[in-house]
Amino acid sequence: MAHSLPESTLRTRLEALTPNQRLVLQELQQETQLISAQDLFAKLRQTEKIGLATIYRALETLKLAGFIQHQVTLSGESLYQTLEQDRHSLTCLQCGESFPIQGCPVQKLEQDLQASYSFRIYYHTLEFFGLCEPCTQLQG
Amino acid sequence: MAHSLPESTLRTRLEALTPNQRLVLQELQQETQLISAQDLFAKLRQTEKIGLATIYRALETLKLAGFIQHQVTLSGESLYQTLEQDRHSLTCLQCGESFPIQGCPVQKLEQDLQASYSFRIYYHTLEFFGLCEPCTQLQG
DNA sequence: ACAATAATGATAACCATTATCATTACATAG
DNA sequence: CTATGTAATGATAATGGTTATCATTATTGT
Repeated sequence: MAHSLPESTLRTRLEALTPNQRLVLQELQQETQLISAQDLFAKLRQTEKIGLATIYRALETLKLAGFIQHQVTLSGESLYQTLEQDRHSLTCLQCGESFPIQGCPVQKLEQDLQASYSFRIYYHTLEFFGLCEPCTQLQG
Repeated sequence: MAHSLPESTLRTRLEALTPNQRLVLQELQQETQLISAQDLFAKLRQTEKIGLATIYRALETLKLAGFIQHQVTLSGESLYQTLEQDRHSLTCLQCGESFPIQGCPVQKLEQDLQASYSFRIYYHTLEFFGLCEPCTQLQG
C-alpha cells in the first residue's frame, strides 16, 4: 500500500471518523471493484438511514484523511476505492467497457517523486484507454 | 509518442478531418498545458465562427482517431492534450493546484500491456494526488 | 443538564456535457 | 452545372452527477 503509517497513527485517524464515515469506509473495503457514490448510496441505504449528501461528504473526508482514492471516468462519474486496493484498468473509448489489469507498476516511481517534489503523495491514478477487441473489429 | 503510424496513414487521417476539427487539433498542438473544452471554445471563438457543440464533437472525433487524449479532473472538468505531449502532474487534494512532472515512465509498460491484453492502447493517464507543501503545513 | 459545535438529511442549485433540430456545407450522380 | 442525398454545424434545451443550502439532530466539553 501507498502509506505505511505507524499503527497508533492509524488508530487515531480511525477514531476521528464519525459512524457514517466508518460505514462508508467499511463498505468500500468490501468492494471488489471501484464504486460510485450513487451506487454506494443505493447499497448502504438498504440497511442504514443515511443521506446521499452524507455519502459525498464522507468520501471527501476519507480522501483527505488518506483512506481512499478517487478517480473520474470518461463519462464524468467519480469512482472510489481504498488506497490498499490500488486497482487500474484498460477502458475502451468506443463502448466504455473496462478491463482490470494485474498489479501496479507505479509504486517505485511514486516514492521517487515523493522525494524530489516536496509533495506528500497520497495516491495515483493510472488508466489506459483505447479500443477493445470487438470494437477494433468494427471500425478499423 | 504512443503511436508510430506510417506517414501515409497519418496523412490520410489528417485529410479525413473537417476544417473545424483541424482547427481544434492545431490549437491543442500549440497549448503548453492541458486545456478544457470551454477554454478551447473561448480561444477559438476570438478569431473563428465556431460553436461550442462543434468543439465537443471535434474533440470526440480526434480522440477516437488517435490524435488526442482526454482526462477528467477531480472537479469533473475534462482536459485535453495531444498524444505526443503526454504530460502528467501532481495535484493537491486540498487546494486543487497542479504541478507538472518531468517525463513519462509508462511508455514501456504500455507496450507490454498492448501485447498481453489484445487491446489497442491509444494512451494512458497517470496522475498523482496528495498535499502540496503549503497545504501540508496548514493541516498536518 | 446545558450551551457550543459538528454532523446529518432533504432538496434546490450548479454547470460541464450531451441531445435535439433546423440550417448550411459538401459530395456524388445524372 | 444542377439536383439530391449525406454529413457537419450552431444555437439552445435537457441531462445528471455533484455541491450548496439550511433547518434539524447528534455530539462534545463544561
